[in-house]
Amino acid sequence: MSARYNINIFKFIYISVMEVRKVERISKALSDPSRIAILQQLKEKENCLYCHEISDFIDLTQPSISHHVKQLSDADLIVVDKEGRNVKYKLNESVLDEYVQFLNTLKV
Amino acid sequence: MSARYNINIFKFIYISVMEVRKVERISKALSDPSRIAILQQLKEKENCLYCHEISDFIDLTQPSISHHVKQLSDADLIVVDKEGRNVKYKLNESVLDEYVQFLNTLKV
DNA sequence: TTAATATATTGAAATGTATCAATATATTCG
DNA sequence: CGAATATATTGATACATTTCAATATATTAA
Repeated sequence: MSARYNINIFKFIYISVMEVRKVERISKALSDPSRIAILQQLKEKENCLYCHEISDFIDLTQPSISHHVKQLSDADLIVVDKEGRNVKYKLNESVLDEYVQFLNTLKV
Repeated sequence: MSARYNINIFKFIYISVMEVRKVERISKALSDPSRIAILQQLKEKENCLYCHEISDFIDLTQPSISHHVKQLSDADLIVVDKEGRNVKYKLNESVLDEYVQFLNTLKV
Protein backbone atom coordinates (compact mmCIF):
# COMPACT_ATOMS: atom_id res chain seq x y z
CA MET A 1 0.00 0.00 0.00
CA SER A 2 1.48 3.31 -1.08
CA ALA A 3 1.80 6.45 1.03
CA ARG A 4 -0.25 8.23 -1.59
CA TYR A 5 -3.12 5.86 -1.00
CA ASN A 6 -3.01 6.54 2.76
CA ILE A 7 -3.23 10.27 2.24
CA ASN A 8 -6.52 9.86 0.45
CA ILE A 9 -7.93 7.68 3.22
CA PHE A 10 -7.06 10.26 5.88
CA LYS A 11 -8.46 13.12 3.83
CA PHE A 12 -11.73 11.27 3.74
CA ILE A 13 -11.77 10.93 7.53
CA TYR A 14 -10.79 14.55 8.15
CA ILE A 15 -13.60 16.06 6.14
CA SER A 16 -16.30 13.70 7.39
CA VAL A 17 -17.19 14.76 10.96
CA MET A 18 -17.21 17.70 13.29
CA GLU A 19 -17.96 16.93 16.93
CA VAL A 20 -21.08 18.47 18.38
CA ARG A 21 -19.00 19.98 21.19
CA LYS A 22 -16.93 21.82 18.60
CA VAL A 23 -19.97 23.01 16.67
CA GLU A 24 -21.32 24.32 19.95
CA ARG A 25 -18.13 26.23 20.76
CA ILE A 26 -17.89 27.76 17.28
CA SER A 27 -21.56 28.75 17.32
CA LYS A 28 -21.13 30.37 20.72
CA ALA A 29 -18.08 32.26 19.47
CA LEU A 30 -20.17 33.55 16.56
CA SER A 31 -23.07 34.65 18.76
CA ASP A 32 -21.73 38.02 19.86
CA PRO A 33 -21.68 41.30 17.90
CA SER A 34 -18.14 42.25 18.97
CA ARG A 35 -16.77 38.91 17.84
CA ILE A 36 -18.62 39.08 14.53
CA ALA A 37 -17.17 42.58 14.05
CA ILE A 38 -13.67 41.25 14.69
CA LEU A 39 -14.11 38.58 12.01
CA GLN A 40 -15.54 41.10 9.57
CA GLN A 41 -12.68 43.53 10.18
CA LEU A 42 -10.24 40.67 9.74
CA LYS A 43 -11.61 40.26 6.23
CA GLU A 44 -11.45 44.04 5.57
CA LYS A 45 -7.80 43.98 6.63
CA GLU A 46 -7.04 41.23 4.11
CA ASN A 47 -6.78 38.59 6.83
CA CYS A 48 -4.16 40.31 9.01
CA LEU A 49 -5.54 42.14 12.01
CA TYR A 50 -3.42 43.40 14.91
CA CYS A 51 -4.77 43.20 18.44
CA HIS A 52 -4.32 46.91 19.12
CA GLU A 53 -6.40 47.75 16.02
CA ILE A 54 -9.51 46.20 17.55
CA SER A 55 -10.14 49.12 19.91
CA ASP A 56 -10.54 51.34 16.81
CA PHE A 57 -13.88 49.72 15.99
CA ILE A 58 -15.02 48.16 19.29
CA ASP A 59 -15.82 50.42 22.21
CA LEU A 60 -14.86 48.13 25.07
CA THR A 61 -11.98 48.04 27.54
CA GLN A 62 -8.78 46.16 26.76
CA PRO A 63 -9.62 43.18 29.02
CA SER A 64 -13.04 42.79 27.38
CA ILE A 65 -11.50 42.78 23.93
CA SER A 66 -8.94 40.26 25.12
CA HIS A 67 -11.78 38.07 26.36
CA HIS A 68 -13.56 38.17 23.01
CA VAL A 69 -10.42 37.36 21.08
CA LYS A 70 -9.90 34.39 23.37
CA GLN A 71 -13.37 33.04 22.62
CA LEU A 72 -12.54 33.17 18.91
CA SER A 73 -9.18 31.48 19.32
CA ASP A 74 -10.53 28.85 21.74
CA ALA A 75 -13.05 28.01 19.05
CA ASP A 76 -10.15 27.79 16.59
CA LEU A 77 -11.80 30.34 14.35
CA ILE A 78 -8.70 32.52 14.33
CA VAL A 79 -5.00 31.77 14.33
CA VAL A 80 -2.95 33.80 16.80
CA ASP A 81 0.53 34.87 15.83
CA LYS A 82 2.79 36.67 18.31
CA GLU A 83 5.15 39.27 16.84
CA GLY A 84 7.29 40.67 19.63
CA ARG A 85 4.94 42.30 22.07
CA ASN A 86 2.23 42.61 19.43
CA VAL A 87 -0.25 39.91 18.45
CA LYS A 88 -1.80 39.51 15.05
CA TYR A 89 -4.66 37.33 13.92
CA LYS A 90 -5.83 35.63 10.80
CA LEU A 91 -8.90 33.57 10.00
CA ASN A 92 -8.68 29.80 10.35
CA GLU A 93 -10.42 29.20 7.08
CA SER A 94 -10.38 25.39 7.28
CA VAL A 95 -12.27 25.44 10.59
CA LEU A 96 -14.85 27.82 9.15
CA ASP A 97 -15.16 25.49 6.17
CA GLU A 98 -15.66 22.46 8.41
CA TYR A 99 -18.33 24.33 10.30
CA VAL A 100 -20.12 25.23 7.08
CA GLN A 101 -19.82 21.64 5.99
CA PHE A 102 -21.44 20.51 9.23
CA LEU A 103 -24.29 22.97 8.70
CA ASN A 104 -24.83 21.56 5.23
CA THR A 105 -25.19 18.04 6.64
CA LEU A 106 -28.30 19.30 8.44
CA LYS A 107 -30.06 19.66 5.12
CA VAL A 108 -32.02 16.71 3.75
CA MET B 1 -41.48 50.19 -15.10
CA SER B 2 -42.93 46.67 -15.10
CA ALA B 3 -43.75 44.55 -12.04
CA ARG B 4 -41.42 41.89 -13.40
CA TYR B 5 -38.53 44.32 -13.27
CA ASN B 6 -39.25 45.12 -9.62
CA ILE B 7 -39.19 41.47 -8.63
CA ASN B 8 -35.63 41.17 -9.83
CA ILE B 9 -34.53 44.22 -7.88
CA PHE B 10 -35.95 42.81 -4.66
CA LYS B 11 -34.43 39.42 -5.25
CA PHE B 12 -31.06 41.10 -5.43
CA ILE B 13 -31.62 42.83 -2.10
CA TYR B 14 -32.84 39.65 -0.42
CA ILE B 15 -29.78 37.56 -1.12
CA SER B 16 -27.20 40.25 -0.45
CA VAL B 17 -27.11 40.80 3.32
CA MET B 18 -27.85 39.14 6.60
CA GLU B 19 -28.03 41.51 9.55
CA VAL B 20 -25.54 40.97 12.32
CA ARG B 21 -28.40 40.73 14.82
CA LYS B 22 -29.80 37.80 12.85
CA VAL B 23 -26.42 36.08 12.58
CA GLU B 24 -26.12 36.46 16.32
CA ARG B 25 -29.52 34.91 16.99
CA ILE B 26 -28.90 31.98 14.65
CA SER B 27 -25.46 31.35 16.13
CA LYS B 28 -26.91 31.40 19.62
CA ALA B 29 -29.61 28.95 18.58
CA LEU B 30 -26.89 26.64 17.24
CA SER B 31 -24.79 26.82 20.41
CA ASP B 32 -26.59 24.21 22.48
CA PRO B 33 -26.33 20.41 22.28
CA SER B 34 -30.07 19.82 22.62
CA ARG B 35 -30.87 22.20 19.81
CA ILE B 36 -28.20 20.68 17.57
CA ALA B 37 -29.69 17.26 18.32
CA ILE B 38 -33.13 18.50 17.30
CA LEU B 39 -31.80 19.72 13.95
CA GLN B 40 -29.92 16.47 13.41
CA GLN B 41 -32.99 14.40 14.20
CA LEU B 42 -35.03 16.60 11.87
CA LYS B 43 -32.73 15.46 9.09
CA GLU B 44 -32.96 11.81 10.17
CA LYS B 45 -36.75 12.07 10.03
CA GLU B 46 -36.60 13.36 6.46
CA ASN B 47 -37.43 16.92 7.53
CA CYS B 48 -40.63 16.18 9.42
CA LEU B 49 -40.26 15.99 13.19
CA TYR B 50 -43.17 16.01 15.61
CA CYS B 51 -42.82 17.86 18.90
CA HIS B 52 -43.71 14.83 21.01
CA GLU B 53 -40.91 12.81 19.33
CA ILE B 54 -38.24 15.08 20.81
CA SER B 55 -38.48 13.58 24.29
CA ASP B 56 -37.41 10.26 22.75
CA PHE B 57 -33.87 11.55 22.25
CA ILE B 58 -33.57 14.48 24.67
CA ASP B 59 -33.77 13.83 28.39
CA LEU B 60 -35.33 17.09 29.53
CA THR B 61 -38.76 18.07 30.79
CA GLN B 62 -41.50 19.20 28.41
CA PRO B 63 -41.10 22.93 29.25
CA SER B 64 -37.35 22.77 28.61
CA ILE B 65 -37.87 21.13 25.25
CA SER B 66 -40.49 23.74 24.43
CA HIS B 67 -37.97 26.44 25.30
CA HIS B 68 -35.32 24.97 22.98
CA VAL B 69 -37.75 24.63 20.10
CA LYS B 70 -38.70 28.28 20.61
CA GLN B 71 -35.06 29.36 20.31
CA LEU B 72 -34.85 27.54 17.00
CA SER B 73 -38.08 29.01 15.65
CA ASP B 74 -37.27 32.52 16.91
CA ALA B 75 -34.04 32.23 14.95
CA ASP B 76 -36.14 31.14 11.94
CA LEU B 77 -34.11 27.96 11.63
CA ILE B 78 -37.23 25.81 11.73
CA VAL B 79 -40.73 26.24 10.38
CA VAL B 80 -43.51 25.38 12.83
CA ASP B 81 -46.66 23.76 11.52
CA LYS B 82 -49.62 23.09 13.80
CA GLU B 83 -51.65 19.97 13.05
CA GLY B 84 -54.58 19.83 15.42
CA ARG B 85 -53.10 19.58 18.88
CA ASN B 86 -49.78 18.35 17.55
CA VAL B 87 -46.97 20.49 16.21
CA LYS B 88 -44.53 19.44 13.56
CA TYR B 89 -41.31 21.06 12.43
CA LYS B 90 -39.23 21.28 9.32
CA LEU B 91 -35.91 22.96 8.58
CA ASN B 92 -35.97 26.47 7.12
CA GLU B 93 -33.37 25.67 4.55
CA SER B 94 -33.22 29.15 3.02
CA VAL B 95 -32.30 30.71 6.37
CA LEU B 96 -29.59 28.11 6.90
CA ASP B 97 -28.33 28.89 3.40
CA GLU B 98 -28.28 32.63 4.09
CA TYR B 99 -26.34 31.97 7.28
CA VAL B 100 -23.81 29.85 5.41
CA GLN B 101 -23.58 32.57 2.79
CA PHE B 102 -22.81 35.11 5.50
CA LEU B 103 -20.09 32.86 6.92
CA ASN B 104 -18.53 32.60 3.50
CA THR B 105 -18.35 36.39 3.22
CA LEU B 106 -15.93 36.27 6.17
CA LYS B 107 -13.36 34.58 3.97
CA VAL B 108 -10.91 36.72 2.05
C1' DT C 1 18.29 47.37 34.42
C1' DT C 2 14.45 50.34 34.60
C1' DA C 3 10.54 52.50 32.25
C1' DA C 4 7.16 52.07 28.82
C1' DT C 5 4.05 49.44 25.97
C1' DA C 6 1.08 45.44 24.62
C1' DT C 7 -1.57 41.80 26.03
C1' DA C 8 -3.44 38.42 29.57
C1' DT C 9 -5.46 37.14 33.95
C1' DT C 10 -8.28 37.70 38.13
C1' DG C 11 -12.21 38.85 40.79
C1' DA C 12 -16.57 41.05 41.16
C1' DA C 13 -21.05 42.92 39.55
C1' DA C 14 -24.66 42.81 36.17
C1' DT C 15 -27.06 40.41 32.85
C1' DG C 16 -28.55 36.36 30.29
C1' DT C 17 -29.67 31.36 29.77
C1' DA C 18 -31.11 26.59 31.06
C1' DT C 19 -33.85 24.03 33.79
C1' DC C 20 -37.72 22.56 36.51
C1' DA C 21 -42.40 22.53 38.88
C1' DA C 22 -46.65 24.49 38.51
C1' DT C 23 -50.08 26.21 35.73
C1' DA C 24 -52.38 27.89 31.49
C1' DT C 25 -54.16 27.25 26.86
C1' DA C 26 -55.73 24.77 22.95
C1' DT C 27 -57.54 20.74 20.76
C1' DT C 28 -59.72 16.29 20.48
C1' DC C 29 -62.59 12.55 22.14
C1' DG C 30 -66.29 10.51 24.74
C1' DC D 1 -69.92 19.81 28.04
C1' DG D 2 -66.06 17.49 30.67
C1' DA D 3 -61.91 14.59 30.63
C1' DA D 4 -57.70 13.70 28.34
C1' DT D 5 -53.78 15.03 25.62
C1' DA D 6 -50.28 18.23 23.51
C1' DT D 7 -47.88 22.29 23.83
C1' DA D 8 -46.89 27.00 25.89
C1' DT D 9 -46.10 30.24 29.63
C1' DT D 10 -44.64 31.74 34.24
C1' DG D 11 -41.72 32.16 38.11
C1' DA D 12 -37.85 30.55 40.62
C1' DT D 13 -33.16 28.77 40.97
C1' DA D 14 -28.71 27.54 39.26
C1' DC D 15 -25.27 28.41 36.08
C1' DA D 16 -22.79 30.98 32.32
C1' DT D 17 -21.36 35.18 30.02
C1' DT D 18 -20.17 40.03 29.56
C1' DT D 19 -18.02 43.77 31.36
C1' DC D 20 -14.89 46.49 34.11
C1' DA D 21 -11.08 47.84 37.43
C1' DA D 22 -7.05 46.18 39.18
C1' DT D 23 -3.11 43.64 38.54
C1' DA D 24 0.17 40.43 36.28
C1' DT D 25 3.23 39.09 32.52
C1' DA D 26 6.05 39.68 28.56
C1' DT D 27 8.66 42.42 25.38
C1' DT D 28 11.02 46.43 23.76
C1' DA D 29 13.44 50.77 24.37
C1' DA D 30 16.13 54.06 26.99
